[in-house]
Amino acid sequence: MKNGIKVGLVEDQHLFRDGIKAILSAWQDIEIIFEAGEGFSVVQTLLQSEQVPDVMLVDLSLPPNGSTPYSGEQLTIDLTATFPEMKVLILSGHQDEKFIIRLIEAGAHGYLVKDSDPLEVYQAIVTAYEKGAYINERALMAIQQNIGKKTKEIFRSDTDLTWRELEVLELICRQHTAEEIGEKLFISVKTVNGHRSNLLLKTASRNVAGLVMYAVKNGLVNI
Amino acid sequence: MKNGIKVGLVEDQHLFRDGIKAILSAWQDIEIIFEAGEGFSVVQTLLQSEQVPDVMLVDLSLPPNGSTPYSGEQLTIDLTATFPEMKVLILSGHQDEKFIIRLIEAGAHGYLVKDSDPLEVYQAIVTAYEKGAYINERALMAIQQNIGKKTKEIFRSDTDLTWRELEVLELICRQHTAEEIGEKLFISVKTVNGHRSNLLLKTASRNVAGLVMYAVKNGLVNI
DNA sequence: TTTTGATTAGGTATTTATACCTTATTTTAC
DNA sequence: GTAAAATAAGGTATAAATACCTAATCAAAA
Repeated sequence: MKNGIKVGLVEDQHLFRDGIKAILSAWQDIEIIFEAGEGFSVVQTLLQSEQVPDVMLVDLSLPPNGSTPYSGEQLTIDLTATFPEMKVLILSGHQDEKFIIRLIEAGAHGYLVKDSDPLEVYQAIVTAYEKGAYINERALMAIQQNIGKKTKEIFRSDTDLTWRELEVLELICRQHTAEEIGEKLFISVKTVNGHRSNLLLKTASRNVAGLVMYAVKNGLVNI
Repeated sequence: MKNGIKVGLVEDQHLFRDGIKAILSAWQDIEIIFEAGEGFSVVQTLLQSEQVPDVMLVDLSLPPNGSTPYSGEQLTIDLTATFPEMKVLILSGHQDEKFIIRLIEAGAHGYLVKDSDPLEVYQAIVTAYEKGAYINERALMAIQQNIGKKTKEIFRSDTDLTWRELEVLELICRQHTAEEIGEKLFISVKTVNGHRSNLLLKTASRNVAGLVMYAVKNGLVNI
């Protein structure tokens, strides 16, 4: 247990969390010293803790916890800003390659889909710790395809939608009302409706059905 | 290992699968004899196998595999029809209570969210095996709330949509309003709204966005 | 033959979406 | 440094969707 790689784990699904712990316990050079079920309090907790993980596994789709949405992306930004030595590995349920770029821009050092082989998780941890990053073949290809463009331009180039509009569109597809979207994004219902109006204009849609179809056609939402 | 409860596991996320296996291996009276990453071939495989699980853990959100969507709900229906002695426990990522009713109608013997305590999974397996069902507090509440309301209709409702409902769904996806749909199909707006209500019920959707997503997921509309 | 399910149609009420405006602040681009 | 775009927020409407009822007709299945 001594001098092993100190690993942290932020994952809302309790079972999954324990599962990963069980899997990783097979390797003596890995030691899980931190875990959390939501992202909001992680940085604060670590700042008051005497030891900080070398490698942090972060679930990309951390759900809004009560009234405070705190995504894996935001946690990645905050973690890498606060602990520059820490390596952040993203665990993603959906393998939408577009997210990889966003997460890497946010500071992530690696990207794993949850459907990965357990061995790959171990390898990712060790590689990220020793070499500073773990990029597998799939992630590499996604990066290569989008190289040269900057993150936000990726979205704008093939969709013409802004960042905020994409966020709203995603939530519309997930069946949320304008009011709920406003609560999730901390903006007024009026603003949400403004974004939706722009979405309808830009996508040449008549209503939500058109928006959802557009999102699906352009791969902007995970089916 | 002998005379333990034979457990099967159908879960597309490899890590999660191995995690559950690792967790359940702590109990000697449980033996995992079957696992699969998708649902489509499960029944066929089991029919050709010499031993069949007593309890099967099924991921509710099995993704469409290639061109053949095969949900956890459908797998539950097929499993309980083919192996009447088998107990099916649903693992659900989202705790949408509406699904509980549908899954129970499909033949499930228990419903667990993935955010459950590991101990609860073990207890659910044993209880389902010994007593035939495992209903926890949350599931019970969901059932109680819906009983007497639309429950009967939900129970009666097939996952399958009728021909007319499919026509309406198609036109909804094409951005038509209820009034337009009525004109196209030569029926009253009221009738269209009736069909849409049934569609919302059958697909467990909140609004058109959910209907469109359902249609896309199940290949009911050309993207 | 009885029953069930599909389709049709209506009422009433509420909620949500959509259209069309204006304005201010901040970010980004040139 | 200025211009343009993105973001936020508001008002005032109407249109559409959704919820929750009932009920008639017809065809198919039991």
